[in-house]
Amino acid sequence: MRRNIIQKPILVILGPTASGKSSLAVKIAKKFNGEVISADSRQVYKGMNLGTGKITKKEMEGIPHHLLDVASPKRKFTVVQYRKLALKALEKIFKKGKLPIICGGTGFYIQALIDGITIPPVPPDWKLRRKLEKKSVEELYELLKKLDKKRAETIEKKNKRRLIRAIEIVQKLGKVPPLKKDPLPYPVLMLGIKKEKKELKKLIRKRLLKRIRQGMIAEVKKLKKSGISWKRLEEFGLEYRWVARYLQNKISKEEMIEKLQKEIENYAKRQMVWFKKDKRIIWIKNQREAEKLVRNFLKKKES
RNA sequence: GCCGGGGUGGUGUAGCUGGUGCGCACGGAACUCUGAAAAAGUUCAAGAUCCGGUUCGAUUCCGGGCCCCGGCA
Repeated sequence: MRRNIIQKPILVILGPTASGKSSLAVKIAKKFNGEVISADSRQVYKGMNLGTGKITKKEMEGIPHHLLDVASPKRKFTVVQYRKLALKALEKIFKKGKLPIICGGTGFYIQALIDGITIPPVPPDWKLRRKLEKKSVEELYELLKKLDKKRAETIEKKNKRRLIRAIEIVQKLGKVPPLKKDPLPYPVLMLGIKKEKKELKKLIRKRLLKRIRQGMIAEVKKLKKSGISWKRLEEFGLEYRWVARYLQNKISKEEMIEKLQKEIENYAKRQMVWFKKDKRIIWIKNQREAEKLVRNFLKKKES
């Protein structure tokens, strides 16, 4: 049996928002017989298109895309669901003998998928969370210390959300299990799109203005009409948060644009913090570099 | 025009009695990451007193200027 069949190479294309991941992924997919698996925590939702910078049908140029529009914005989608669905998509693509291209900006999702962090099998208990939410961080920390001393040692003492999650797990399992990883048994090539700060800011601005022209505000209005609360829109962050505030007359349109620009820039920065840690990522400047690396990667696997 | 309130960093603000005012938020930098990850959280740096006077010392007292807000005319 030829080794490349067993080996099942995977390509990851990541980078900050507005860096041009989607279009690069399509180009690579066309050249190397690939299909795209999106890794974006907002593009999974139906009806959230312009605000998330989701690729359009036309831009896909016939390349199949997975993990887009797989959830209703009314319900919360989580990493665990992402991982499950993405793994399925991965197998499907392998079965066709094609190259899976994981493309997106949500570092946590990418990590969950390729490194397989094993998340304790305790689904969110919103009732419990609401109850715990009323306590102070100090109280929560003391509570966790009593329940699971070990986890209390390593947790961030002031992070309420994490404390609550830890307690939630303890209540179901008795303790927080140690962190385990279950990485994919396939070779992975990770490419990151590198952009100068200044250039990225420009790209963000250009894209932001374009999306507003294309009807981003109407999109948010439509979501509201379909029953998504202001609170939920606020939760989605960035575009949805600020457009919602604008629609509620809390801020002017100019303010909305300026705030959004800043927030998106900050978001891009946070994404980079996440990516920087991963030393496997090869940072590239353009399509040509990407193609060369992919070609070498695939060749190696066959020899 | 008069009365009252206020003017503090790149921006918005907090500050008791005159004692070396530098807090909070935004913005800047770095970072963390176990079912919300565009989430949540942490750390760091820098940065201001309208002009003059009184005083050993003024954000705080006095005088002057300009500006803003509210009320009256």
